[in-house]
Amino acid sequence: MATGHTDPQRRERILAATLDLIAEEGIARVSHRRIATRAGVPLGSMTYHFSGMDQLLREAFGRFTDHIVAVFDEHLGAAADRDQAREAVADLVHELSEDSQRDLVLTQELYTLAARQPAYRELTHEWMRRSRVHLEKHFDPDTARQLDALIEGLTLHRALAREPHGRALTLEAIARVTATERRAPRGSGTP
Amino acid sequence: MATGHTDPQRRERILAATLDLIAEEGIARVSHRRIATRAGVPLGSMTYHFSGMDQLLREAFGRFTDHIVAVFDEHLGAAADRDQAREAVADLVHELSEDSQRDLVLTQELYTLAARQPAYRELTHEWMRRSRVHLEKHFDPDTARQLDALIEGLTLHRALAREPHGRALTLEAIARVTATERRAPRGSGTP
DNA sequence: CCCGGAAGCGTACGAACGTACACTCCTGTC
DNA sequence: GACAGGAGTGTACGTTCGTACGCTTCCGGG
Repeated sequence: MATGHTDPQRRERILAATLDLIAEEGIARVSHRRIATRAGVPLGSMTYHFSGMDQLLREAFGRFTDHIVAVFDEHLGAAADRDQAREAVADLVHELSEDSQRDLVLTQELYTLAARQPAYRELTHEWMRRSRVHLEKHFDPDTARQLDALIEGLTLHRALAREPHGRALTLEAIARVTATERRAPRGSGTP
Repeated sequence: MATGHTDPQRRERILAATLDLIAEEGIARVSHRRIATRAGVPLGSMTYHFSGMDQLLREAFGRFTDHIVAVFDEHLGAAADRDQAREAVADLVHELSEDSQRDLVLTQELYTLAARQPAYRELTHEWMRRSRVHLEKHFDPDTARQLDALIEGLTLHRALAREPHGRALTLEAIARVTATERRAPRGSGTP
């Protein structure tokens, strides 16, 4: 066809289709052709807009982390005090492990890439950094770090468990990790 | 060649080569041919020993979970009391997140498959079940479950973090989650 | 000694892949 | 109104893939 001039939506549609396809079929089954078909763009557009599969994947996962970080913002940003923060964290765990199969799968795919290729780790670093910023509004840095890891583990185990644990257990784990009162109250960490 | 009769090592070599290849290059890059080359077996052996890629992958990851469960056994089996169990858990987290890039990568690949295909979840279920059995020797079931999730999160975050946290932080998180003294003493478990 | 059948292999085929590149179409300029 | 050049596309090429299947090799029973 050769529609004539620049169409910035093409690029977005390709990236969205890439994430959809990865979520549904896995990285092993993505190909330029399949993405093109799903996005409704000609094959030639793939190499025109992206230098190769790698760049495409990195950019697609960049969009994804933007989205996930937004989910974190949404949940944790509104919390006014520690208790609200704890509730917000529990909500987050349950939303991520329940509602959205999609986000869970994409998260795993990203971690898999990050575990092997440092280039993808920049995305996960930024994600972790952003989520810790939220948590540090309510907890000391060490606690935030532990809580961040706990969120990860609870989400994953809940999503994969045969009988997912209930909210009470999630909240108890969060309460335990954030029960710093008996410990050093001040400073940047755990003395 | 057609060596004549049954050779049970072939199968094992293929499975081992499959895991090696996945660890090094990712599921996206595995193929019958590549595995065959790496295992030093002819291409025909692939379809002879395994009905298809799916069966091959499932069996290979079965071997992997056997291995990982053995690592858990090794660390947690020897612990005699709660404090030793806490130390053992910390050792486990640090070994998994440090020494073996391979185990980390394979774990992620398995979780990725499990997140999408229930068939692979049986492997992760068994893994979680076995690790909880160990933990429940020292902690009540709820705590064991929380601790199991914490192990997961700490391991992953430590492996992917720009600046991995130290052992002290790992131990503190473990201590916090297992600090059950102040809570309900009864149930199936907390001595 | 021989021969039936199980165990295992080599190869060939069609489908799908990534990529390069000649090409068409539009738009802004004069 | 023509034309330069950038934007976007269609297609063709060489590679790699999974799988099917006819073939070879050897073992054990007769």
